[in-house]
Amino acid sequence: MDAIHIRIGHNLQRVRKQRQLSLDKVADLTGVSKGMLHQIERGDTQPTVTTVWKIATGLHISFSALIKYDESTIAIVNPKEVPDITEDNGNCLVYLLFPFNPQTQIEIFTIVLKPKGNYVSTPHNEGVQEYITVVKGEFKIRVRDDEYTLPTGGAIQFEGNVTHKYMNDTDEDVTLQVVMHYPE
Amino acid sequence: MDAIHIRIGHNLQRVRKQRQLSLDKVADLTGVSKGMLHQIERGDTQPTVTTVWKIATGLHISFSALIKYDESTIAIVNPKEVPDITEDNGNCLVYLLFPFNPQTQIEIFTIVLKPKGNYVSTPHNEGVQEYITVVKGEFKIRVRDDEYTLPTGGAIQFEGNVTHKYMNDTDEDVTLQVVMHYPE
DNA sequence: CCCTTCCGTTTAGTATATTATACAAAAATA
DNA sequence: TATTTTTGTATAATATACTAAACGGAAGGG
Repeated sequence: MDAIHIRIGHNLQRVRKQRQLSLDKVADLTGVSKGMLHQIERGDTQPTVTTVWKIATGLHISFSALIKYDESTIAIVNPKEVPDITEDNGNCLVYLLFPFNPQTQIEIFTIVLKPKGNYVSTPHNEGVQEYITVVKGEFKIRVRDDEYTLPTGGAIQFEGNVTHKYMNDTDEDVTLQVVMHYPE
Repeated sequence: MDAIHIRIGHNLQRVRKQRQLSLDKVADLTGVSKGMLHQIERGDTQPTVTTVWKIATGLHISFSALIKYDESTIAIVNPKEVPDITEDNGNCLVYLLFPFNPQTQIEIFTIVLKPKGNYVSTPHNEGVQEYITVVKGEFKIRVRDDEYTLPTGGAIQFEGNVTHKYMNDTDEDVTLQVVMHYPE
């Protein structure tokens, strides 16, 4: 996914071309200088929110229409390049596949629990949904005061605003696929 | 309605207070400096889209959540202060009550047609909906090739992407209430 | 009490967003 | 063809977003 100012540039140019408007005309409609519009379209600058707002207003389009990106574009993640965060002294590895995206409100990562590895999560905010799929191994989880044991292929979903603990009581690695969905 | 950077400031501070986070903590989460966050909350600055994006990402909230404004706030329009645009040599007066708002995608204005006044509108873009209510007088309108005559209290709705003409064939003023809704 | 830590605020320096002006090529007009 | 407009681009000057650092006050902790 492109950076936000790149998307804005593309969206702006697309709308402008669609309506067959010149930079001068758009400058006139929006009150943003022609030069600035040019730089925004080229992605040479990171416009101010007020500038983007003026463009949205002048062109009669929503803010979202300017910051949205084409869903059909494909994001490929190379396993080698995924940043990993270590917890519990190396007994819990977290690979952030897709960092939180304000567009979709979703965040996806893989967790590897080494034998006897633990991970305690502090409660998230109200309305956060957590979806866990066990990719490999036998997974034990405690949500609030209840414990569940899930085999490979098992899955669990719960509201994340309560303390929960991931556990691996076995002698083999446990791999999890975690999807977080944030409200609003 | 407040300017966008003011709303962002309020929304940011509200979320931060709700979650009981310090500026330092938010700076840590978002990668935006503490000083900048402070200025944004106070409305002293107009942040860059990338900065706002970083905040949305770090706090796991949507962009819209940051730019939205409390609907319960009231906007009062003083008739004396409404800007008016004159068309057709003063025979058509347009009063923009609520300029286009990217949030609601709506625009509202009042039109006064003097006796024998005309107003020809060039087609808008695809999907634009136009809602007209006749507040006073007898109103004639041509949409594409059809003509309609509406009495006081009458109303009409049509897709604005076609040429249409407002007419006042009477000897009295005609007052219209026009709501434009833009798609997306 | 002093010392530390954490909080919001301020400030000074720098990076850069934005504008106004100028430019060259293309399109239109005559 | 010569002339004028219109197009996107480039540049220089200015306004301002952003950071890092320091500040003073409040809240513990010994």
